[in-house]
Amino acid sequence: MKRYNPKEIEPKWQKTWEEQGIYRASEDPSKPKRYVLEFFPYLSGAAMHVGHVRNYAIGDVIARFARMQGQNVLHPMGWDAFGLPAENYAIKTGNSPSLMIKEASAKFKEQLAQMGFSYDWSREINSSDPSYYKWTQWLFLLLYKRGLAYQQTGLQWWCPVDKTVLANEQVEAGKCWRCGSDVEKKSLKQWFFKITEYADRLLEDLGDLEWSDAIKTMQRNWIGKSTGAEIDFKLAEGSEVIRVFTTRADTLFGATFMVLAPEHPLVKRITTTGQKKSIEDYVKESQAKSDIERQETDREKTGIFTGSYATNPANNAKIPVWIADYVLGGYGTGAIMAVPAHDERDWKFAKKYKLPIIRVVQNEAPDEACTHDEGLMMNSGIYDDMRSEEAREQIVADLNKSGVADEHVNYKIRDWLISRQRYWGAPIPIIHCPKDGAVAVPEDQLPVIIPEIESYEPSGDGRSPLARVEEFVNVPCPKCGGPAERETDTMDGFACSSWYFLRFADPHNANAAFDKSKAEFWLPVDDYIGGADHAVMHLLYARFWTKVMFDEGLIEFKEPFKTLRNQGNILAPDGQKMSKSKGNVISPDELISQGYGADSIRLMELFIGPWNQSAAWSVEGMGGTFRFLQRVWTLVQEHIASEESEDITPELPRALAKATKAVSLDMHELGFNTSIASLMELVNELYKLKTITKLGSAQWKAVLTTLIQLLAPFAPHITEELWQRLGNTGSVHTSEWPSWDEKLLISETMTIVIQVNGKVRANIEMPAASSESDVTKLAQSHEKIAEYLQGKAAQKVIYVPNKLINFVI
RNA sequence: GCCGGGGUGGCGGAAUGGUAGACGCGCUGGACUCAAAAUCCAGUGUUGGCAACAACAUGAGGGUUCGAGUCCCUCCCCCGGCACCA
Repeated sequence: MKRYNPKEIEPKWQKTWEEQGIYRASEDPSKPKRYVLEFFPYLSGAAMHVGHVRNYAIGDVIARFARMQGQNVLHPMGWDAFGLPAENYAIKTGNSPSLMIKEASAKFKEQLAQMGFSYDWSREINSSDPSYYKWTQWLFLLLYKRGLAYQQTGLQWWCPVDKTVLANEQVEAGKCWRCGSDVEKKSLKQWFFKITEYADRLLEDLGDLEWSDAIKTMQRNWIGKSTGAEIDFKLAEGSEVIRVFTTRADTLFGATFMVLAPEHPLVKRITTTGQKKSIEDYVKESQAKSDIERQETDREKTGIFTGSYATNPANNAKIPVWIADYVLGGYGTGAIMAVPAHDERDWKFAKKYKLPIIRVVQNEAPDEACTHDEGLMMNSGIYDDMRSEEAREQIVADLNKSGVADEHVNYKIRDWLISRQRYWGAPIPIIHCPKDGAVAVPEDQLPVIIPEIESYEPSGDGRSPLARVEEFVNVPCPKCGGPAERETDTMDGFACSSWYFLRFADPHNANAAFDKSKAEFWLPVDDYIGGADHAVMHLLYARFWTKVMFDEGLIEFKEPFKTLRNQGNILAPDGQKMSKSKGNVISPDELISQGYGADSIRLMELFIGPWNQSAAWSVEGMGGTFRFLQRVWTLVQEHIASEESEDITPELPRALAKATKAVSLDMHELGFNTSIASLMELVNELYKLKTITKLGSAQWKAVLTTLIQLLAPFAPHITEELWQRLGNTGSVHTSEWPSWDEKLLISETMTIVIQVNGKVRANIEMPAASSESDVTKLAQSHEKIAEYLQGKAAQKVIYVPNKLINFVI
């Protein structure tokens, strides 16, 4: 009898499945569709480790289970291929980045294939392929046409190492999201997408999504909506006006000073000659500070008086105007009315610089700032004794009559900066004409192909390497035919990943980004599986593009991802993140060459704990899942080698029904670890039963066949092999998920737990049909219970039918 | 500080308010073997006891309940995210 050897069977089945195309999806309306998608991998050149494998294993088990349940499953895979890893490789080697992409995608595909994932490879896409980025460019032009793409000069985040600008979301705590180096600010003209115009919809539609609260909250915080008012404060002298945003207009009477951000445009104009020197020094000082420094929360507040005064529109009080770096230039209007009595930061500032503090909302703690308290108004003229919530609206409405206040909604989210001064990205399809300005490249001239170049090094002037390619840059204006210049910026890689899930529905369409009916058939994605690290960037951008496409009528749905599933990370056995530098990376290749095989790795990925919780990889644990598969293998081999028998036992179908039910129910809840545990339990049970019944029976064959089906989504290779060896036709993976006979689970006896005062003291076996009085009688007479009761009747008896009886004494 | 997720044996983890610790790892013992590996079988929360058994036990402390890992309150710790957002 041959032993279980994954090296022999796994490659064989991988080849067969691909040849027979059993995972290919088609628009068959007779079955319910299910679109299962894992975040498509970003080809950074790093090899796949067991942490990545978990992501794909979760998706694959969902896809395989859905298929066996009779659903029409789309489970595709492709490559997020633009970006700096390939470009840096090109700079180093002088080869085209496409070469690196070719190698990296081939390697990744091989690694995925050896894990036995059920992808429809006929739909493979690559975002750096002209047949793909043609449509990324087309979608750029769609946004441009709809007024959602624009150019603007301003201070942008600049990564000095990557030599390119970054979007807001790509700056994490003052550092570049890719390389981790400190970012700088640079004044540049760049392309933006107007995601702010969709802020409200991006916020509202979050409600209907089956996403974790964690991710929803992150998106809400990022969008950062706050409702309030904008109020104008006139300067005491001159005609200048300082506009502020506030969520607490009710505290207007308590505004005893104003603060401008150091970068506020009014600062120079309103500084009085006496204060000029110290203000200039302060502005310079705060510019020199890195953003990380400015973001330290517990920093002492600093600021300088400008010498000017403004008039509080509520009471005409003359209040000083200061500048301070705790006010941010980029949020609201870059200026605030300071209400020290009701804002902690203003309070600290006022204390330090001895500015007046006036309470305007009655509350109980006069010695500190009461920030979120609502209450009755005080020190507020005609608004006194009004509820603060009411006063808030009334004050704005009253000021609005004289045109100095408006209701206003403010957002933290900024427009999406998509220009990149790099080579390896989709060129922005715009031509700049001295006469006609920015002109869209006509659709029939798409794609704007990335030209082959000699040197991939970015030019020192901050422009893309494409700027050096004259044939690329110098083109006639599509409008007037006169000499014009092509845009040389490329698009942020996140543009490509903002629509790839649609391309999978129709990956080879040469005439459109996708066919509407195909997109409508498959989308939205039913199960979108990936790490939480893309919670803000990718998911926000993709939702934005989807809504734009909806508005254009390209699709009829507003949200791309119905259910988002964030898998827990796999850590190294030492509990740390896996990284090359720490030398603690565990790769699936290594485990496979050690003889474990893909099936036991897949099993381990899911058995290690709940799929959405992180866990440290266990090297010893691998032995356990391998052993389990080996036990299954041995069982089937022994059955095949056994003499035919007519033996029958009720234990076999009962154990099977129990497992089938447990696994089926758990699978619907994505309880993969407990499903596997139930299967192990079943196998343990079968090992006991094989000592008391003959293995060669038809009953055994049926039980083993079902066991193999239950195991198939987790361990596709061994189950396919055993399915065949048991003489079944077709593939186990296209077979129908087993059902169970509930009747077999009804037991003739039941175990009643007997408690005294809630403590378990005994348990008894009774016929399942026993009545409450039967149970009470028998339980009372149990020798241990009688001892507790000491002949007296219990004060109270609680009976949970068929389960438990509790005597309270 | 705020938001989200956690805290259960030596370890990963399991438990519709009803026998806490399923399943796996590890460990211990046994079978097989000349021997080892592999495999199979049994045991394994802690303390006391030869044992039956008893007490203790789900981060800490309170509460609700006949009964709490599970529900409520207060607090501590760990992980992830955001962070002077007016």
